[in-house]
Amino acid sequence: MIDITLPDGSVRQFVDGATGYDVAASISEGLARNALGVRVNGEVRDLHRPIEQNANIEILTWNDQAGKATFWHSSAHLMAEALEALYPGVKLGIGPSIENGFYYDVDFGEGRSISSDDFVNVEKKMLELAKNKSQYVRREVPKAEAITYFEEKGDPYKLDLLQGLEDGTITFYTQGGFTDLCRGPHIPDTSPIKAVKLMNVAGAYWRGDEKSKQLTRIYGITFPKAKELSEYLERLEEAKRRDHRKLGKELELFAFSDKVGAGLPLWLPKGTALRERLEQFLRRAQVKAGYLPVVTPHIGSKELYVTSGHYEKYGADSFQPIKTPNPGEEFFLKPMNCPHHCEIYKTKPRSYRDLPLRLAEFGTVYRYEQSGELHGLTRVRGFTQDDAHIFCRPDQVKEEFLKVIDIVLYVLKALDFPDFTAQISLRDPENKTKYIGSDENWARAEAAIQEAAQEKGLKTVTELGEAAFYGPKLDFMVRDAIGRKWQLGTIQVDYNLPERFDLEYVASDNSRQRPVMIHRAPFGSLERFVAVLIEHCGGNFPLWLSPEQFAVLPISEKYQDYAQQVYDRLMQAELRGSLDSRDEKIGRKIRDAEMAKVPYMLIVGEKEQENGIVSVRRHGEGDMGSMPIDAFIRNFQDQVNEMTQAI
RNA sequence: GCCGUUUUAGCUCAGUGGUAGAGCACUUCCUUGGUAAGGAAGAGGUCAUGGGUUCAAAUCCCAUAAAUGGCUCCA
Repeated sequence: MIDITLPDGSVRQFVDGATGYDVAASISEGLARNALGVRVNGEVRDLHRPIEQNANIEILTWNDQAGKATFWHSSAHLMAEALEALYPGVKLGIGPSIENGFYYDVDFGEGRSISSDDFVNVEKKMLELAKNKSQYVRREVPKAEAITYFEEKGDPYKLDLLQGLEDGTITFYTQGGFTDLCRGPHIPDTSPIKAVKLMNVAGAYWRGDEKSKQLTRIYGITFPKAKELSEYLERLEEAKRRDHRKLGKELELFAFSDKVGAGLPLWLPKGTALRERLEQFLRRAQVKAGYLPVVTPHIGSKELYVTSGHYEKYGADSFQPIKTPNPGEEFFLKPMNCPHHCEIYKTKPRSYRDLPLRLAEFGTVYRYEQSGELHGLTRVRGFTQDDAHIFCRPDQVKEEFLKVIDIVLYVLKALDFPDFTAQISLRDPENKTKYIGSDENWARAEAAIQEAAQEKGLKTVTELGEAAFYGPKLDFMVRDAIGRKWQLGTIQVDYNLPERFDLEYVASDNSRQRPVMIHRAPFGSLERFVAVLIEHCGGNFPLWLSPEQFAVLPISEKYQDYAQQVYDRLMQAELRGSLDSRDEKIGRKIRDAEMAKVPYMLIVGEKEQENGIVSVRRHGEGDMGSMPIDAFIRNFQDQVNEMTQAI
């Protein structure tokens, strides 16, 4: 008999050789029916593989990430079987599960290919095969036999993979008429695969090596229920609708021009209104938190970057130096603001009493991203960081972290990102030599970050070995309205630059000490943040940020003068908006304003003019009734104040 | 950077080896209206750029540029 420990801690006894299925069946019939695999002492295995000894067991279903991965990996095999049936002689590479679905790398042979038009046939074949309820059968195979099998089959990629495998560890999985070299695990049989969708094809090199042959990678996803597939596709559609590149164009926020250059965004008037509002918002919060705004140039001399160490790092793969008529003189576009700020620190002797010194700048930097890396506003070649550098004493690190966390939390609250986690990146304790800075300072800073995060009650994950060579960091990851994760704000400790720039302060005992530098950017960059914000709110920005907060819509030309008065009054009150004086019917003006996602539409006609009121319509909600202009303004300002109130 | 796909009017997109198309937007006129599209007329394009094939290229071929999906998630 063996003892099986379940996740709730209870222990049950089973006969030797019992399987995960037996365990599931002993719990409930439903669980046995839905089980896809089993985790045995942390290792995911086939449900029907015998368990040899006492173990901790967790039954995996569709609700577990590991269960999904097993399901999708098995689906990749099913797709391979379908491809072999439809394209005889196709050569198979690898076919793993991925975050959403699976892929298989295949070689169709000379002159043959697949396009998305062929997907329907493959999907049909997969569903047909799945209905056979073929079992996924695991078999341990001696290496020699495995080699013979694939030599006969003529599959060079599998043979290549076998090269790297130890005899005795090789397993085959067979379902229906298809056998694959595979470590597993797999679901019991093909029948749960009820819905199939092939997503796209892409080229991929064998083993990711550019010099190897290019294979065709086919991506797909499967589900146990047709409804789940349609929900998944609906989510993809929703993401497409919210795509910041599409909304940015439709709402006239930003644009790109080939003449200006790839990855260099042009901020249009409405996008600029949004961006300046964000800047202003953070600027105010920072002034309250004791930051000192500074401004530095967009370029710096070669010497600056030799000192900072960026010169070595940003070589031939980056923007090239700017030359001057003066031989030998070279300038670089700044890839970050830190070196300039270090030079500001050095403009005069600093006392321990001056610290912390917090220098803030919305600094525009330029980095030459590879052309394939560019993506809308999230990955660009010129962008503006909401940067600041805090120069402080080692004993002040924790307090400064607490204060920065406050700012980040303020930003996340005002912009309605309730769901976020903080990632603490520490040194690799096994390999302390690759980091710069004293052991004592590292220990102190790491403790400071952890304590600060804990005191603020942040939901944290700690990653060892993820710290930069120059210091530990804290990154904020947010989850947006449709469940996607983004990395935004970052706080990093830096021991490197103070060293390189030989920064000092005079301590109370008149000794010279090295300050610690903290880099921090609550938004990350304005470009990236705006992109995430657009997708988060689907273009319906919080009222205080909206580039166009209201539109005055006169019913006809007769009320043009009154409409103008209303508009002027709102502009005086520092609301942003427009007056639609086109010769169109009111229905049309409302439709256009709704499409432009304008939060408030103010309709004015005969009765509004007579009574000095406005009829208010809220975007997406409809008619809110009428009220005096000043009442509307008060109401509006109350809403804005509530949203941007300090926490 | 590498591989695939794409590039036609301001936008979204049809189209074909033989005179360039639609809807929306824009301009003008009619219409003066009450909570998501009133009507008519008009203007607008070297079909991304540069080469080549052809009697003829926006269409076929090559190169370049940009956009886009991949190139990491190990049988």
